[in-house]
Amino acid sequence: MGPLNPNTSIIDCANCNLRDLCLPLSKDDFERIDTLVTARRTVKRGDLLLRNGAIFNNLFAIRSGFFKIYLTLASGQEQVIGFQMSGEIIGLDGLESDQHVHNAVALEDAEVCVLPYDRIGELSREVPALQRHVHVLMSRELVRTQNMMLLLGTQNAEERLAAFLLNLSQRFHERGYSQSELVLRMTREEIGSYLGLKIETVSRAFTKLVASGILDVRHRDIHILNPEALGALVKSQI
Amino acid sequence: MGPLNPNTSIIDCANCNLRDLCLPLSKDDFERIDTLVTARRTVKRGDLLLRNGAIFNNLFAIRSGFFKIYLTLASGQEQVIGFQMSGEIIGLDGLESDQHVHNAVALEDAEVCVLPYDRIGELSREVPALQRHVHVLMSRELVRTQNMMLLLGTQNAEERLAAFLLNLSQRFHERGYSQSELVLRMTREEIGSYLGLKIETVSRAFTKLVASGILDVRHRDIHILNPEALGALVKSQI
DNA sequence: CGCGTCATTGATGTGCATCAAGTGGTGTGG
DNA sequence: CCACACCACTTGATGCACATCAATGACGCG
Repeated sequence: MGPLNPNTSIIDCANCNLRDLCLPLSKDDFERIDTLVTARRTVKRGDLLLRNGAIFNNLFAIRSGFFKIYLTLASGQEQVIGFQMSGEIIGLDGLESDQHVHNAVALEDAEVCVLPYDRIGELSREVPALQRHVHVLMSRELVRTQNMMLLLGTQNAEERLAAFLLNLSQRFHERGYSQSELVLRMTREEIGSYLGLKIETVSRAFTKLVASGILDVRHRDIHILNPEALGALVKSQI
Repeated sequence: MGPLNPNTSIIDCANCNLRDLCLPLSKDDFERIDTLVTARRTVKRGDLLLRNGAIFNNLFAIRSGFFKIYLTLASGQEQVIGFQMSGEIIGLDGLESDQHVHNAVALEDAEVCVLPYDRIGELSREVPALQRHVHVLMSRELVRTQNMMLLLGTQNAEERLAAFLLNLSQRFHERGYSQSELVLRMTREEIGSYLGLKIETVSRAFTKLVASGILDVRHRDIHILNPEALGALVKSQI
């Protein structure tokens, strides 16, 4: 996730260590889109990057930090939609209605790159690979959400938690962190909201996974002792 | 949904009665994208338009008919992802991996417009409104899937069925059909797969809605007697 | 220390799955 | 034209997973 680099004025995608995750383009293409990122923004833990109803202008590429994406329901309670980490894009929800539907709160201090949507449109016309990549990003998000839909429709509590942990650990691993150790940034309640479970059920699912020797859990520090067993729980969906 | 017009060689988006639903662009823009749709294809009831694993080349705009979109799971059973009707787009799932993940089967005889993806890319560069619209389509699909995720995570059987019926009736209504009468194209089992419920539960949910005077059900003919009550069941989500 | 937040654990209740039987409509063949 | 089979669906009985209610524990902080 790299060290924080607050308020730097040097914005250089081509030399960003997240380049391959965030914008996998050729060196050539990078020279032509060097005006894509207009700014960096730091977001303190607990601060909102997106707010429901806000006008859609920008996409945000997460440079560091960890975000919870959620809806505020009419009842006032929040519904967690997902969690995003470095190299991932926030803000695609605003495209349809020109307003953001989601809220995005930083669960740890974060830094994001600001990508004005107009700019993406213009540059996409010059750089087909960028156009294509924007589509891929959206398609990826779509597939992710549909997998989630599947999970909620067909898997039980233990399987849902297993899938959640496996997904997190894989994403952390892609970013150079241990595949077997992870530190949860969110509460059990937020996990529950995301997985369609109550907090007690999440807790019991953790307990079960510990009892079967698959996990070691100390508060939010998770140690995956038996990745194969964890994977086996996630029934081959597709 | 308009009459079938099999194998016509005249492809004229600008004068299509689904224009506003499918491609809401200006007359001016239409002249510049008149090569977007390269062909029409008829799909007989029961035939597959998309097959899991097929190379992604085209998007399809549904001109008439009704499709079931589903995955074939490793276990061999099918998981319904959604249902698409005229004016809607099929095929966005293939963008990420260049292969289609979904299967799409026609639940009634259908006709689709073939939109080569390369062509969309090229024309998007000339017509910003088209580029924008492709993004909107994907964003819409994303929002739809996320609402589904919410439904599966938080609503009970009756509420899920209510939401499903209300959504179908609204979409039919947008296409000029009665808001209160609809004919289901899919089996109870397919509804159940989509809603994360077993067939018996779907059946019981129908029975409940009939008992409370909200619906009149005769096999697949649904009459919505009390739309307000049906809407009230769909707890204000957002 | 006392309080708040987060998490775990236990006891009980409920909604949906599962198992099982039966209905009604449709198609087929004698 | 009826007997039979098949399919989609409905209905009932029972079991189980998760929700709910309630109590307690662990940690951090003013």
